[in-house]
Amino acid sequence: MMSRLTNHEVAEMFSAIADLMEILDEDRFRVQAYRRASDAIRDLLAPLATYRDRGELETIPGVGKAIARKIGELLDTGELQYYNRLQEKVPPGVRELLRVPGIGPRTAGRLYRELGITSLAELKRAAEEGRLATLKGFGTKMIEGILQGISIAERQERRMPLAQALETVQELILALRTAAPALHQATYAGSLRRGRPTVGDLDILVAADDAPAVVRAFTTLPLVARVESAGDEKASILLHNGTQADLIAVPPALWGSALHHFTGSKAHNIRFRELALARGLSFSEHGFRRADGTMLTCATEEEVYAAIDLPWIPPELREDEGEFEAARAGTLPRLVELSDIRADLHMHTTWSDGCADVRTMAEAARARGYSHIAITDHSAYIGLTHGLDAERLHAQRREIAALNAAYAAQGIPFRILCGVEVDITPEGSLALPDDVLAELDIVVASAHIQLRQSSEVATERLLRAVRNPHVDIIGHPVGRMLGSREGAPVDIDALARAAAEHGVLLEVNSGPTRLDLEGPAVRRALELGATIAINSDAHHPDNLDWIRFGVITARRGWAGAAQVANTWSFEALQEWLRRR
DNA sequence: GCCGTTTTCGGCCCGACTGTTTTCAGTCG
Repeated sequence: MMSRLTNHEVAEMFSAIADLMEILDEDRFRVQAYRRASDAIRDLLAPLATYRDRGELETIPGVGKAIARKIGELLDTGELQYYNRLQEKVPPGVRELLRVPGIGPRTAGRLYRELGITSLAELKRAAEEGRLATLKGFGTKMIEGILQGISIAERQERRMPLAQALETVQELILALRTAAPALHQATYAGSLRRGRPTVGDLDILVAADDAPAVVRAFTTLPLVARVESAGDEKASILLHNGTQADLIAVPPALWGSALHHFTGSKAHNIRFRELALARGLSFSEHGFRRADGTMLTCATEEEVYAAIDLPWIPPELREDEGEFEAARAGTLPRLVELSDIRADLHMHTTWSDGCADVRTMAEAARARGYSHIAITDHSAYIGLTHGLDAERLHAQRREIAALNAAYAAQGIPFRILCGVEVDITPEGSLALPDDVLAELDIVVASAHIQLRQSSEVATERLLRAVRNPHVDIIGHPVGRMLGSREGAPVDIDALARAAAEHGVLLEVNSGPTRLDLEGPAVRRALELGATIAINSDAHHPDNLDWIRFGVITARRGWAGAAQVANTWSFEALQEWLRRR
């Protein structure tokens, strides 16, 4: 039987294998190998079947002969004998125990072997009935910790969107600055600094002369619900909403090495330390230890990279996905920055489902220093509120023309493009006729309904839109909603090639729950010659600030300013649109 | 199990914090 396993499901299975092997106390390097392969597979853009068909499975980093063979077995049969045998030795529920903070593979293995525990519920009962105390090494504190950990695991903590994490962490840092004024520096690190679409916990780094005092101030903030752990330089706490936040306090002289260490990613750090070791330097958050035992400390990240003769690498690129090679070759891109953005090409007004009128949105954009915007209200289409038909589009166009005339009369260099966000039907046609689209300055085409299509159908749907000569931008191409909806399984390579050929821009939608396209897809699209547009999709003037999240996402895709249409002048954009 | 700017064999990143220990293993990031 041919299986329809997704990359994510295969990655999950290898991750489970690693967990089960670890519970069985098998060789930790073999465990690590399965983890690495799992991570690599999870980040792939193309389906594993494509790699297999091209005989390229072993080009995936971390995948060698043995794992390639297992992937093949999974794709062919939907099953993996090796995994089945592991499951016979360890019931799947035992793996659930790993979700409890403080319980790792060794402990989970003992709980199963010595008490026969195979689920969170059984673990809870055993703790309450006092059976855990019969195990050697299980004191009262340990059991108390496990009981608290179970309730955390049961609450099924969710990853937080980037936008919410940034807001929370800034609040925390402000509170800490107030409570512990003697801070030299304070910032966030971890996956948040790398700009991941969602983050699991918050990492805060501070530089201070009296680290223990800062840690004490942190653990006693009113925002703190519970202290998980606290030492002289580190602490881990839970906020009232269940979010975990970790603090690291270091002397100012160690700021650079500590910031690098706690920014990650894990893969980037491991690779970095290997490169350092090759030069006889052992690297940690405290700096470089030379062979003779002396230390080289770094107050900045630039010094950290310079120690192994590399230029500073932007946090968004730190995934060990080629950034070391690019840094060594001197080909790191100058990434797009928020200050490069001159325009927002996708926003809504009260003409459809927005909160503000055209003038208010325009003024909000002007206040952000933009030179031009596109008003792109929804087209009339089933289920969409107040969509515009040809007649209302004409009326809106007159309003926008009047506004542009008024700006011109006042000598204000600001232009409003008249556009639309037209729906792409499930078959790939557009919800407005071509002659209507032809009259507009700019057309965003987006799919909103029936996103659960096969890869072939979903891709062809977008390709048809790309081939329409009036379409300028494909809006939120895969249509994912973080935490609630997977995106459509669009073939990014095919979309990017077509977009490059037809001069259609691919959107990085900045909505905090979209971030679509996301980083790796942006990178692939740019490699294939496509150009992107970073848009807010604002429905409220304040939403224009979302563009910040889109910029971060584009940076994760290695985007330089020139590859982002929003950084172009009005004239340059006009030229691009004319040439289409 | 993977991998090669010393290696196709012999390595595989580093340290803080905790609990229960009388010196350390397990967990975590």
